[in-house]
Amino acid sequence: MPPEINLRILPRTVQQETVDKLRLAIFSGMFEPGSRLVESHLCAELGISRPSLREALRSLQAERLIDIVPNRGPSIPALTLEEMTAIYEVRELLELEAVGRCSQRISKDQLHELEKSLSAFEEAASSNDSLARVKTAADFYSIILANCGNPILEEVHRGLVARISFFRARSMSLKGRAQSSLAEMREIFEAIAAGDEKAARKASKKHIAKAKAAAKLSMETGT
Amino acid sequence: MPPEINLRILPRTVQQETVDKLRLAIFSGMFEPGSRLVESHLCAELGISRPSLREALRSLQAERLIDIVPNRGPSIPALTLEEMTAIYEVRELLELEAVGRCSQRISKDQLHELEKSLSAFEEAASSNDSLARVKTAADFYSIILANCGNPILEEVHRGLVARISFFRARSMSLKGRAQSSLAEMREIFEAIAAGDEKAARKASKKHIAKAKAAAKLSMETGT
DNA sequence: GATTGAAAGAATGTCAGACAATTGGGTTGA
DNA sequence: TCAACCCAATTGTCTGACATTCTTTCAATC
Repeated sequence: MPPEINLRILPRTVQQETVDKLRLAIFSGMFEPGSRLVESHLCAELGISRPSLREALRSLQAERLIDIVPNRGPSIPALTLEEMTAIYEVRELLELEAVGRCSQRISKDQLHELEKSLSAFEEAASSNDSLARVKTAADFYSIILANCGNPILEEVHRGLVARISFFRARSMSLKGRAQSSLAEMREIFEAIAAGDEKAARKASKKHIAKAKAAAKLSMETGT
Repeated sequence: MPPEINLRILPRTVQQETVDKLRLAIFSGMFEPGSRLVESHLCAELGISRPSLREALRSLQAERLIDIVPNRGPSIPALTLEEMTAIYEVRELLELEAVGRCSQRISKDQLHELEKSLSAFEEAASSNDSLARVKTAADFYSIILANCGNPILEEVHRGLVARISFFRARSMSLKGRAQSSLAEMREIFEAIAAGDEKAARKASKKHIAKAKAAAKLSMETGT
């Protein structure tokens, strides 16, 4: 069965672009957790009308990337430690499954892509470009999730990771954490390449545990 | 640490109510999968303006309860068998975890609530009110998920189940399926009451497998 | 001095109306 | 029969407006 190719060229709407822009801004830590997003300011900044902006904000609210309190408007959620822990727990559940499946079904071609993305992260980890680190690390996981054979698993995982992007970005800005991540990711890659499901899950579990600890630390120290 | 009680009374906005109404309408199968939702009609029906409606639609889109194709507008997703299967797989992953955790940590009080909801479902299963069946079954799971100790797990699970509500409603309308569900749910309850995590997970797995088969059947036959 | 109360300013929730762009379907013509 | 074309319906987006609700400031009171 050949993969279905969507020939329809979906016109991108202002609303979609707005959502993407805001999401990216949130990911890159442009807004402080807890800070409010004033609609009129965002409208001016993005050059769109308030109705359009509000549509975009509703999308982000449903993704849990922003809070909207009636009569107080949108703001960046300030995750509690409990919430963060809960997210990491579910992420682990999903990610172990995804990595395990991926190890059993990934194609040679995609495996090569995965290797390339690991190299890209390796380079970023040595550089000072912390945004590049976050991006390349995300690519690595994207490929794994895209090859787990379950698009829903992929989608839910992406949604969860998005919600903790703030702390991931912070911890990734520490060179030590990036280097440590690199070793863990390589271990995951090796296990996947060897088709060793058990090892892949184990390596992944270790990676998440460390990432969680790093995020927690960065949360507590506020660095 | 006492549980935080939110004293702030959140005013309900039109937008929230609109989302709730539409969500409920979708759950109860009021719209045929694939059918389009014309904005002007919905506005008239709901008695609200188009901007407000569109905000609500964006929320539902982000929840994956409706599709919105640019320039064609919103419509009810027609799930493919592959998507449904993928959803059930992830649901199983989450639900087994939730049931297992619940069996270890639920309080006597909540256990009693769970028993009550099981009784309510038992009554509904014998009646002809298929909507009541869906509702009471959902209550049963709500209690389990609320007692798994991880609100994110609960949230993600709810989102997934919402997306297959259409087929669940259809299969629940068959009295045979309801009775079978009852037996499976009782088994889950007994395992939880006994604090037997392994048995709880096993019973839950069986239940999901059957529910999935029923949903698949109802999808294929279109009944 | 601290607390309460009131008033002004800012921001949100919602609406009405409008217009260009796109889609889908039916009609015409070859 | 099939292709091109046109039109009604629908969506995407904007402007502008107004009532409601929050926030803050400032004064008055205890």
